[in-house]
Amino acid sequence: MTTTQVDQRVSLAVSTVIFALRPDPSTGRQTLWLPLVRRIREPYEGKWALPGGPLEAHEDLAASARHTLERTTGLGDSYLEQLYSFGAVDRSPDRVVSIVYWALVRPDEDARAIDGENVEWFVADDVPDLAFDHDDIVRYALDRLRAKITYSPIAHAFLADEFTLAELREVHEAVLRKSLDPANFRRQVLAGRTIEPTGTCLTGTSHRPPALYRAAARPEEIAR
Amino acid sequence: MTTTQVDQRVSLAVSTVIFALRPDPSTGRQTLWLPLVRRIREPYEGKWALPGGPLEAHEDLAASARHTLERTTGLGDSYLEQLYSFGAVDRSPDRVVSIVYWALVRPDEDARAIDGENVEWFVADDVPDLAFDHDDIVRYALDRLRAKITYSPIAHAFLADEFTLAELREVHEAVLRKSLDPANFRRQVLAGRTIEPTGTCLTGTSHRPPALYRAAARPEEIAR
DNA sequence: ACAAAAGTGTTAATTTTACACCCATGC
DNA sequence: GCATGGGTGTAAAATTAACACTTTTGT
Repeated sequence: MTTTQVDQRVSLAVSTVIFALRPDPSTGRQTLWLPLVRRIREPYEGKWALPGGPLEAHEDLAASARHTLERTTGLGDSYLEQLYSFGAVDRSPDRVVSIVYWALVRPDEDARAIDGENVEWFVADDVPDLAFDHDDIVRYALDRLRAKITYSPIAHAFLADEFTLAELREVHEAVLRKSLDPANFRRQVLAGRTIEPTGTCLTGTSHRPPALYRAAARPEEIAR
Repeated sequence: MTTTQVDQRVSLAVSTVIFALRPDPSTGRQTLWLPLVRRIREPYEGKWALPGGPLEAHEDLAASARHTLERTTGLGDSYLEQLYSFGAVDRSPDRVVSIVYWALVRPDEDARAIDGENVEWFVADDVPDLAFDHDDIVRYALDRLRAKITYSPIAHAFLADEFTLAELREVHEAVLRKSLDPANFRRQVLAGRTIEPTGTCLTGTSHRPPALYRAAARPEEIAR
């Protein structure tokens, strides 16, 4: 990220698309947001870019993504998954290959988020013109997230340990930007065996208390 | 691949899992094979490893994978797709991050393959103990290929420009290691609109001549 | 004529979708 | 009681799966 290559070396950076669900300012409904960092040096000085940094020799790829998450939002405990690696020769004036992760931030974590230097959050589907090929990366991340949520239990990553089916459905609706039939959603999710009831209900609602669930024991983590 | 790191730099390699379909020596049915390269220096001297090499400053990631394909098999024109990047600190004595591609080789290409130095082909489900974390990588590639063939038209990549539905089905059967109902397979594939008839038939068979198909115009390439 | 694979038809089983309706709580 | 979502039931529609049967070639 800070590299100015003199010789013919390729340098390696890890960037992270940090997704959190927050209300849309216009509709008020939940949508995907992500934090960007304003560049304070060339190239693309003044433009917004994905948070990231060079891979340090002593850290794993996911650890690097986690450090970026911490530096950008102050948060530590979020779901991380490798997305893709971008390495076109002309994607940057110097030669940088970026390995991109996404982080899915839970609301309880998100509430504690503290923006780092030059950090600002944007609605994910409405980001400004970004530095490098980061527009492509954000688009790709959104496509992949929307595809993956339909066949994988990643939606849990946007929720606290215990949650109601309505909350889980709201995550799906926010990511997919369409409403889902509550009755059918319930049956499909339960048939998938990815969640299990805690045995308790959420009280204090102005209606029938919904049952609480947690992620099932063996999530059987399958990368896309 | 040849790197001996003095300082704390991370080096970057691109490896390629080259898949081709060839007859299983015991059953005679088509299965997945891949070429491995015997290491001629430490670490893991004498062990088999995936073909690959350091990323050169002037080449894109896919171009590097293509060079490896050429160096290993003499072949040029095959479907390439990025699989995953492996970067655990302890995966190698020096610090190497490997971006792994797969190449799917068509039979007409495979027939022209010429093995490079220290190259030998193995049945993909029965490879020997490999160097580094390459066992994990091969397992991961097999899992991903078997998952992806069920929802994506990658099977075409194992066939020449024109092919019969039986040939396409044989690719699926070889990859998934189970037989599929010809009638239902036909309907599912045709409903998917991923192939279109050429209008001609294959002659010279000892039975009714099957229609020939080609990949449909817009494959709408969606990376998993 | 016969074998062998191409290709079509048909039906049962399963999954998806749409929507009606009862349940449990706060006010 | 009434409003509000939670949760269940049910039937039509669409998809998948199993398998019988007809077609077209080479021998």
